[in-house]
Amino acid sequence: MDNKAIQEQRMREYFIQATREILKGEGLRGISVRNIASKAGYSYATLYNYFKDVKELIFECVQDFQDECEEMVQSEIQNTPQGLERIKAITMAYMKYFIQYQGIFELFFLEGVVDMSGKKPTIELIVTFLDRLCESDWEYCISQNQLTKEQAEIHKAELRYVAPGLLLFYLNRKHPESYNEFKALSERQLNFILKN
Amino acid sequence: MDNKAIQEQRMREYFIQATREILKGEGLRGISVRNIASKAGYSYATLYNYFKDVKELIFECVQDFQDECEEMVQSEIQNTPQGLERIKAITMAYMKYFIQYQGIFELFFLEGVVDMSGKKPTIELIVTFLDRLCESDWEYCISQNQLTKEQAEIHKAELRYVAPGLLLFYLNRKHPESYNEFKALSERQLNFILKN
DNA sequence: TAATTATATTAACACTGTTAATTATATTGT
DNA sequence: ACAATATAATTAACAGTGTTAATATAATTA
Repeated sequence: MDNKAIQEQRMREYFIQATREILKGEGLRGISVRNIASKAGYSYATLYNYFKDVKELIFECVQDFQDECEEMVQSEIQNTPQGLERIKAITMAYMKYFIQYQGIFELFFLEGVVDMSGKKPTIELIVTFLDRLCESDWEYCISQNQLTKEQAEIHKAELRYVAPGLLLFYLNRKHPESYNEFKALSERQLNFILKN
Repeated sequence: MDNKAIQEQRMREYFIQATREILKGEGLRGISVRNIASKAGYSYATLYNYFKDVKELIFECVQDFQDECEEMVQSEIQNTPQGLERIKAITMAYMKYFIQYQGIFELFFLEGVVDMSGKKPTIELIVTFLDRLCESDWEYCISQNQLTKEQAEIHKAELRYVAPGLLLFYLNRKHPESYNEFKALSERQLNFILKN
């Protein structure tokens, strides 16, 4: 009954933890059912007693990685003044996290989902992540009459799509070639978006 | 000698043609070495006499798909006046093409490349594609003093990253849910970018 | 026509995710 | 405490994947 639920959650956690480690290390390409199970200390078939398939398992990691990313963002924007400047800093730190852990970028944005059943909340988590990170600052801008609600909505969306776009080209197509170029390019584009 | 080169190119074309058909139909998920070879009328191992691996083969299709996409774009912007408005129309048609052929979007932007050796020109083709589609219109805007060269560069980049970003969320994360919403959202964002 | 070269094919390897059958463990009733 | 039952973990198997080596077939040359 309750014991069973506790034990089941513990087992799930073993597999999730193993998956997290692989994703942070070798990335999505390093993931395999046998790989995960071995790291968790169980046979590969045991995994299917706790997850319906391997995709359900890896999407379980999203929340944890978002927490970790948010931590990194917070530590990087310590002394940045509220408002547009901080939105820029948050977005830069957000992208920096995914560059550090390319596998997590792949999980968040590239990994395909065939049947969305049950994964909708996780997808929503991913889609709204940057919005949530910047939420208080957008509200600040609106309260200071720097932006109308409608303008803020457009700016918000612009960041939401530009950031993964930039990451997609840099991580997946090596364009631009160096991190410094990427950083300069990103700052240029963010300045453009937030200047209006 | 020369005959040999002709025959070799013919063989390559058989495999490329088969790959194109699969990509347009079932998409990237339908691709497999045995699948391609069967469609081409050869055994799977024969493929390796003409391509070093399957990734080299599928990247050979990029140029053809770009030609096809450009054709579709041209036919959709017939009566659109030169300049910013046409840039918007081109970008919308560009996105429409990838929505029609999701597998080609995956090939262009999502498909991973481990060793870039030899694929650099293809990657460059992909990265600069939208820029090239809009090139004459950007030049028109500059010649009309609507934009400086530097401003045009920023706008160009903005489109370059926003379009795949929008497609990534829509095709890979079903966000927004309907095509009409996607279209409205895209137009909103494109208007924002090109209004400044 | 015979020997040689080039090309295509099959067999095999090491993987992948997933399911069914089997074994081991834990829980229950007596 | 022991036997019967339910639960959970394991191995075996299946149908795939990309790729390479060995083999068979076709074409070319002497």
